[in-house]
Amino acid sequence: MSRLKDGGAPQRASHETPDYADTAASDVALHRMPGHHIRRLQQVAVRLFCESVGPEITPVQYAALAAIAQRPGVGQAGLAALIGYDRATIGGVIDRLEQKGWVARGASTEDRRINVLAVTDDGRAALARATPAVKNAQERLIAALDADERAAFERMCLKMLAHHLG
Amino acid sequence: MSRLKDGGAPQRASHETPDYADTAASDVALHRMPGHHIRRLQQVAVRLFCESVGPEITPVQYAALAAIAQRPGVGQAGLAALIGYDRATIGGVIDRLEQKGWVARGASTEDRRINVLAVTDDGRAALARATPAVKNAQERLIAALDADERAAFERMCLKMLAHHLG
DNA sequence: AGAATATTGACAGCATACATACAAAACGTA
DNA sequence: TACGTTTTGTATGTATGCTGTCAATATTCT
Repeated sequence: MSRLKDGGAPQRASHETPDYADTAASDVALHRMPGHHIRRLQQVAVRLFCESVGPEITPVQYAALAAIAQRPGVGQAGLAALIGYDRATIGGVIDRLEQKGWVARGASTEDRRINVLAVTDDGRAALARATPAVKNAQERLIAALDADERAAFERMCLKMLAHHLG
Repeated sequence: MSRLKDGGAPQRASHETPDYADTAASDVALHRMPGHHIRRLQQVAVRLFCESVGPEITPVQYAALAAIAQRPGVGQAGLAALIGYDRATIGGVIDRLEQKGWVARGASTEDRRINVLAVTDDGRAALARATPAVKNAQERLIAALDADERAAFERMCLKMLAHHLG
């Protein structure tokens, strides 16, 4: 599920002529691209989650389980919109949650297209069991930032998300 | 490759008793978790990339191509460490770049385990073709932030990454 | 009502990601 | 030099993520 492995050092510092001479490919500096930073942070976040929580539940499964617990009766498409996942992806996630006995699919009496989702007692137990570790992982993720920076980081994330998803 | 689809509105605001009453599952607020924000930003970044660049090349393939162009002769493991990917994943990425004729695998004379990687002329052309669109996507990603915020955001990202990746 | 349209979930297919295990090759040390 | 350890690329299996398509069902418009 994780286990860290990636992280290692760039293993290379010499190379007096760093290829930066030629122009075309040289200014393709990944290290300056915010998208690159975000991707690596996402990797770190997943790794911390798996370290803290263990192999019992994945980040996506946790998000789905928590969302269903808060909005019992939601359908798969509604759930996908709620936590920002793809409708096609959610199907498989729910499959696995159902196999574990944590989520139950039911038929809606109002709309026969909808799979009404609900968390089982076992699911609630798993959620309660995992939540402290999840919070710990979140805490460790931003451990390097002080209180002001944490607030600023969250504010900027929300600002960007509102700009793009709003 | 993308096409935006996710983003949509949460489509639900009523529900007078928001289930927030019970405690166990209620304080599982995804919207307050930095990991959640980062994941959604990563989704946005990928979507913007695909919109700007088109289906010809994926974000991972672009990163790999750019890294090989800057460090010709690197092996797959070195490339993985360079851009923060898994060794097992890189194999498939290189497979697809090789199929497109953008990257060539060669045998190393020094270490017979290593697949020496190099960008072909077609690969260099593809890289040059994609790069302006990639930069545009990066620009759009942080469009909601002013100059100060952009600098602060990059600084905090690097601070967290340095903390976790050493 | 009837037709055009939209939504929901299932499915197929492609491209990441990562753990694990393996064989070949290189490296370190006794 | 022989041997144990590491490293490299590959293969397998699981889990995301997304596109595109499809059938069934709702909704809306005429």
